[in-house]
Amino acid sequence: MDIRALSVFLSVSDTLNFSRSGELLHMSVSAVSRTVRRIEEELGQPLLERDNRSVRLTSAGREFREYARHSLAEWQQLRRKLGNEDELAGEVSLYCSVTATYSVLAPILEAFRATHPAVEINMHTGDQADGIGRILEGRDDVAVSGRPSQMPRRMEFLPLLESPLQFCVPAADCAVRDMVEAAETSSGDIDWSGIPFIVPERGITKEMLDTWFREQGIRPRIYAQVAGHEAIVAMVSLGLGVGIAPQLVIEASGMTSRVRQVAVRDGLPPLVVGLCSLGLRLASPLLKSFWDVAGQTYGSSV
Amino acid sequence: MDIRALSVFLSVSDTLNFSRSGELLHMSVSAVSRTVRRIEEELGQPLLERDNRSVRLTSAGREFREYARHSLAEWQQLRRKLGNEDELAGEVSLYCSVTATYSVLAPILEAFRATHPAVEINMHTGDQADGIGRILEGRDDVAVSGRPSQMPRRMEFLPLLESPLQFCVPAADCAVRDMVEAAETSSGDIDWSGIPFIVPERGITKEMLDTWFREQGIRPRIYAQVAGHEAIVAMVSLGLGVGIAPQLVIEASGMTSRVRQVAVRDGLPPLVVGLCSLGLRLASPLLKSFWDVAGQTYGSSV
DNA sequence: TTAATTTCTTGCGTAAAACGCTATATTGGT
DNA sequence: ACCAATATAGCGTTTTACGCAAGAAATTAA
Repeated sequence: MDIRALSVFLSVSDTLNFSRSGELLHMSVSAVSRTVRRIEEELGQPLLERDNRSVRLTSAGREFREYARHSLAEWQQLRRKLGNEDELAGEVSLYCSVTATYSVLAPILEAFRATHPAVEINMHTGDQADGIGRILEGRDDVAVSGRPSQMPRRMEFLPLLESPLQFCVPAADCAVRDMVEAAETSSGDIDWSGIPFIVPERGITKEMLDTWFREQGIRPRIYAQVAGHEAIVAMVSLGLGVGIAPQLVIEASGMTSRVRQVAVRDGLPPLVVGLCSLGLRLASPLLKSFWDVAGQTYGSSV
Repeated sequence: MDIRALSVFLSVSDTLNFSRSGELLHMSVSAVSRTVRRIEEELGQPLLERDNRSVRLTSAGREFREYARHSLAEWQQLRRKLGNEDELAGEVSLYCSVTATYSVLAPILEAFRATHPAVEINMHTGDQADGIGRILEGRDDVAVSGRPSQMPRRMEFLPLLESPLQFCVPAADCAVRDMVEAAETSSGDIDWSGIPFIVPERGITKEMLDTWFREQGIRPRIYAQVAGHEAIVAMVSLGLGVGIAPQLVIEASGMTSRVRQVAVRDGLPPLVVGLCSLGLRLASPLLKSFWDVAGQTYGSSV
């Protein structure tokens, strides 16, 4: 049973004249006749009573006419619903840290919504270290992440901005701060060896920090391993240790008065923050569009 | 848009695997792929996001899935309303030899399909000797088989036709034919003792032949034991030995000019060919109906 | 790291389905 | 009695859908 057959039948049920319906439908009379005949065979009973001059609907035919009208109407409604080809609709599933929601994504989302009002954004938040994993698992379409040192082959990365990775120490008078001050050498460097560190549990920034420790020959005294830069900043502000976090996280945390960012000679390279997604997912017009808007929003100058 | 395309799409939306849906729908993977592609072209947008290993529904796809479910439900409701409620649907699983497919089953299937268009036939082919085993194991609903000498108690057998079991020898001039001719006695009998035999490996015809050898006091020189009468006929035609096969297999084999059927005094009784099924399975209205149609088709005069 | 496997797409040739043309039969109007 | 209108069915052609096979890509196994 197909839509065209329904249309043919509806026409015949209106005109009660195969020839007339053939004209209206731009089909031969025999084609109209056979189309209706096929419907009858599929249903197993006649829909029309015919002789060589006239046609009448049977009761089954009247029943079928109602069905055909309704079915066509639903088909047309579906077409209208799906049919705004030039207006992308659908969903984009995003993953990022709470901070990145407003510090990285907000301008992108503002621009995107202006041009794609029909798109629905599904936002999931958590440790930005999990973003790449979620993309690879197909749980989200796009994640905000630091650029990994080794990019999985099927992943695309759109760099948006750089954020310095800052060492931060408690601003308040506390044991940890005293230790940091005591560890400062005359040249301004800090001997970090004995100072309790609060480090990222996983992710790009953990790898960057591990690399830095190795390069500097520092064997840190790790006090805690924590998921999420925001939590690191919070713990440092409480005087529990020192840590690192992207500057944009520190600034967004509302704790800039409670942690002091420390400039370190030969410090960590800046974190390149951007969007990641599966290359294949970007074949989707919707995601491609989102990607493009993000690139345009930040200018892709990184 | 038609009902079958909707069904194909619904299956794919369930399995998210074209290969799996192809299996379930008894279609090739490429046909499934193309059917979905045609729907997408008709709607003007993708319903699935695909890569070479996986498939996901787009939001349009989810929308379409709802439409398809609803549309199919309405079609089925219409069917019920118009009185095909008592029309049996479902599947019948058949087992038979290749030859029996067209020589025994074809008229049954033609008649059955005319009256039961909604029933789906699953046909498995192989050595007819395996039919009864498969029925007893529950792997198939109905098998075409020779009538066994001892019927398992839970089995039913519907005799359809008799086919003479023919001795056949190579028609071409070859060593085996020379042996047969040399073995003919003045009264027309053949001393089979020294002639290489190609015998059925198993099944009713093997039992019938074994019984016959015993009754005739013949100790045959068995050259090969072969699964399937078709293969026996093929080997005889190649001059590898003599054999037996139901006449309908010989005639269907396309090798009637290459094997000679030999009339033998006190030869084998004819093979009663029919359907077998578990008695309990015949409680199913569907199988009962199939059984009845088979009986009517062949007139059950055997 | 390489090979094997799985999955989906597409070209190609074939089969099936749908079509238009034409002939036919029937009925009603003139 | 003749003509026109109507629907059906045979026939040949066109269109559509199919399975097979090859290919590409991703994942898994060795």
